[in-house]
Amino acid sequence: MATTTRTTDRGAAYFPQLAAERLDIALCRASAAVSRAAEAHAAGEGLGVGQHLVLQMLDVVGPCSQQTLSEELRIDRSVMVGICDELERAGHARRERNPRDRRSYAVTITDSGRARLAEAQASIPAFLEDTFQALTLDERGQLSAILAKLLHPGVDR
Amino acid sequence: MATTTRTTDRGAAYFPQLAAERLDIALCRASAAVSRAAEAHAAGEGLGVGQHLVLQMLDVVGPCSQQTLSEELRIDRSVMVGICDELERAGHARRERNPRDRRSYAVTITDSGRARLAEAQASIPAFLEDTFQALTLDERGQLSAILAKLLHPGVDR
DNA sequence: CACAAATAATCTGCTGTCAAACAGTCTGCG
DNA sequence: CGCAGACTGTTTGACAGCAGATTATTTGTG
Repeated sequence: MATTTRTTDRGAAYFPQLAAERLDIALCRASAAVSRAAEAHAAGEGLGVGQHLVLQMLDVVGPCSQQTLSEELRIDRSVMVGICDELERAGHARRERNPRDRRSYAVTITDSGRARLAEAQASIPAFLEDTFQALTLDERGQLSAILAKLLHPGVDR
Repeated sequence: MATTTRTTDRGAAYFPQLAAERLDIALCRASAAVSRAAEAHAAGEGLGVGQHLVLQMLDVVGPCSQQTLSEELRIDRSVMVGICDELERAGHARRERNPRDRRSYAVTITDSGRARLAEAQASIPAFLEDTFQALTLDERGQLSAILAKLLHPGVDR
């Protein structure tokens, strides 16, 4: 073996074959890579991915219960607790009891939260461009449409 | 609101909008759903996803070190330890020391492992069909190609 | 009103994943 | 040879995600 036998040389390269056969595995591995990139980006920004999503939703649709946030953002209730805790501690959101139903909170974004959100939002396009640079614009559109069908089956008709 | 205000009624439905804007989030959420389905399917088959992948790779490319398995299957080394432990305990694989390099094992599939693999393989097409039934064959091809580009950037030229 | 059932948020325990440290082995260089 | 550095497999600790139990509150029913 005089070849410069590096770990992932080429020659073996079993993974591409697997990814072609197992769409589920390819999807999970790609997602893991993207998720890591997103988390790293978020850490650099100082605002977790979940916190960012919550702030954005609060900004767009107004005060929400944690329940609603959980369901619409597909984040587990028990995880949402921690996210709201941190947002509140940072002063980006407030938990006010809903007077109509005191079981639930009305989570509300603050001015500080809006400012922080604007900051974080500004860096998203570059992040997406960087993460999906391997794809053409057309392919990104295809991917978006396909994922939408996977996520909301039956919405298209 | 006399409407039967179910939790995810429609009307709010913020998630689709988010998924359209944030390709990364859409990818992660879809992957989580698929991953859960795969894990559930594997549990029903009695052979974990990781174990299945390892058996398949051993069958296709022959005995491998855990390191090679880890790299090619994109499974962390420390996770691979447990997978090989279970395969060995079930008699589906053996760990033999590589006499040329006693740091590494040569993990080898057994006849029992080959039989188990054949069984598990048989159920995969139906699982994939079920999981991706929301997509046309054409879309599945597009998705596969797009994921390949995301996973192996720069291979296409 | 009294009480059973449902709901929102929270807490707890379990599982799976990853990073970092560790022990044993090989390789290359003096 | 002798030793520094790299590599393989393993263990440990930290952390996210999820299921189930818990508490406080609301709603419906007699």
